[in-house]
Amino acid sequence: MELDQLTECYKAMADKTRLNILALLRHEELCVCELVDILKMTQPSISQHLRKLKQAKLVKERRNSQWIFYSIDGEIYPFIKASLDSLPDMSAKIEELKASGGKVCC
Amino acid sequence: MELDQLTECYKAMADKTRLNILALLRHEELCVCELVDILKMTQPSISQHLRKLKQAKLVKERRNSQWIFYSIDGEIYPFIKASLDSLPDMSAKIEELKASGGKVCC
DNA sequence: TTAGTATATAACCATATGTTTATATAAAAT
DNA sequence: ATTTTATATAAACATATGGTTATATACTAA
Repeated sequence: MELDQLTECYKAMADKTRLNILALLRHEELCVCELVDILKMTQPSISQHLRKLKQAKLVKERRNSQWIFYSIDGEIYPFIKASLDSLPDMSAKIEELKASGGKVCC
Repeated sequence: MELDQLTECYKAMADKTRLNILALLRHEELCVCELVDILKMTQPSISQHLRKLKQAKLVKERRNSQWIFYSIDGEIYPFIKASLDSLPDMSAKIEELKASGGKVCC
């Protein structure tokens, strides 16, 4: 692959918050406010991290009324599956979100 | 894997020069001055990039008299093979080095 | 032991990055 | 229409990062 594209990809992954986001999205698509809830960070911060991931083509978005759901993309990277598989399991965090009623239903 | 270790790994890969170094080392081990030669960058700059890669456990070093040879490590990362396989082929650069007599022989 | 070669480290500086606060946009609900 | 909710963007600031120059260390050769 092109070094510039690869550099952008690894730059996008070179942040703990963004790896957390990818680890979460690996389980299911989530909207911004759900990620804010789980990661306990401000909404603008999460939005800007998502923008970087989107620019690197690691995630894609889908609008559903007032929510925008983000999910894993990364199909342009041959190594993406192996990389994502090494991320820690975050299902507990998602269960917590659901248990606390924080899950957006749609 | 641990998120902190993964973050360090992706930070180490999040730079074009370091990806270049990894792409070169994928072919064969090289010493600092050979990398300086090929990448046309200053020696301290190359050394500092190598330090980052070493700290992230992506490369290892081997001393042979006055030279220090660097080679790919990365065995702690399950995804490393797939990642390295996506790097561009740099064999031409290494051929150039050999043709110009810049290769250290030992 | 001294000079030369290879590499590492340190100090400095300019640019990039991540977070915060404030504001803008877009859709929904009233 | 106006308010509320969800998200994005912008400006400001502190910290991180990468490059350069200067210097230190380690090994070799004379």
